[in-house]
Amino acid sequence: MKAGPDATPFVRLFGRYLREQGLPVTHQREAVAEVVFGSGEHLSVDEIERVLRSGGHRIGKATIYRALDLLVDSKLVAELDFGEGFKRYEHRLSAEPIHEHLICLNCGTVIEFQSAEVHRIEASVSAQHGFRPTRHKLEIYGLCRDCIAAGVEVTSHGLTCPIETV
Amino acid sequence: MKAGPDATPFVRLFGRYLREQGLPVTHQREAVAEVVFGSGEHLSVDEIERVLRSGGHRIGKATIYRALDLLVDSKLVAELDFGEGFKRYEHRLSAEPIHEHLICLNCGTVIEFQSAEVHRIEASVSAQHGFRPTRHKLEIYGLCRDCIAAGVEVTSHGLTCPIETV
DNA sequence: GTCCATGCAAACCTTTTGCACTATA
DNA sequence: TATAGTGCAAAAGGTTTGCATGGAC
Repeated sequence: MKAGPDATPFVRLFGRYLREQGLPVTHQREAVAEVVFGSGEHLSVDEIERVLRSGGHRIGKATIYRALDLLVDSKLVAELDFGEGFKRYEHRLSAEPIHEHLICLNCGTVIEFQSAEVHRIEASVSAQHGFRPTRHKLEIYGLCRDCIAAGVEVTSHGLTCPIETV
Repeated sequence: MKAGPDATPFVRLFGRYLREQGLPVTHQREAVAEVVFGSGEHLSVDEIERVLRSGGHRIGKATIYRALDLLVDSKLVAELDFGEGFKRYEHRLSAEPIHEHLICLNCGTVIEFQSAEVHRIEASVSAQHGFRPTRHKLEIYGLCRDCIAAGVEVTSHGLTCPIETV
């Protein structure tokens, strides 16, 4: 696990959110928050559980899921889905609050980037359709630099000749 | 189920793909392909099963999943994930082969759109990171025109005051 | 006749829920 | 002390797999 920013101020912020909602601030909730805020990664529930266990905590998965729901409600944490069959979570308190992802189909590495253009597209397309946008997700799938250098190829087995449309 | 384009030519195309791969062309595979090609919707496995049953077919879910794997391998069908907890499938043989989605958080309606800009972003960002892109996904979440007109609001319960970062 | 597909059920995996017990406030 | 949270295990929901049977070629 990579060293992250000091998580304590963010954990306090989460505590404040809980109090605002009239909910108890428990050790388990603080521990889950600390792991998520203390990591720069996109963490899965399994990874969060592993970090907690290695830190001496013994917190049930159900409690982790319930704490994550609250963190997402508080808007301090974002839920991500890269199509792996499970969700990942990341804190939203970094300098770049909204970002897009390049995802390597071979090694799973995720590279983050920002794009003002995407926001422009969001605004103009939404206007065209009478849509009121709240958030978006842009993911580009392919091969990362390292996998290209290692000679990895994305295997393709599609039809061998061009598609005749009707 | 909305009336779609004549699916037969596409089913034949799929049959050709199967023969190219040395795989049997079975009635079940053709039936699944016909449902997917015959619909303009993004179909879930349950919906596909329902259409098959109402058409007199009795095909097991496992077979549907296996047929869909082949359709995706053939590149004739795309797998979609709108974060609903299950996958959806759509044919890739329409006039607009690549498209993005506006997704209503209230009613689930999906509006499709195209954007040449997204392709430019894909190319330029990939170049910046030494990444070789194969595909992308842009999804904009929010409220559709009808839900706005119906007075629906996206409920937000985040922190009530601005986030103090450290 | 040889493979491979099918159907069914069981297994799997992530996530949710029920309930007795415990901690917060 | 009242209310809500926790842990465990069971349930749920979508998807995958094992295996005996049946169909494609």
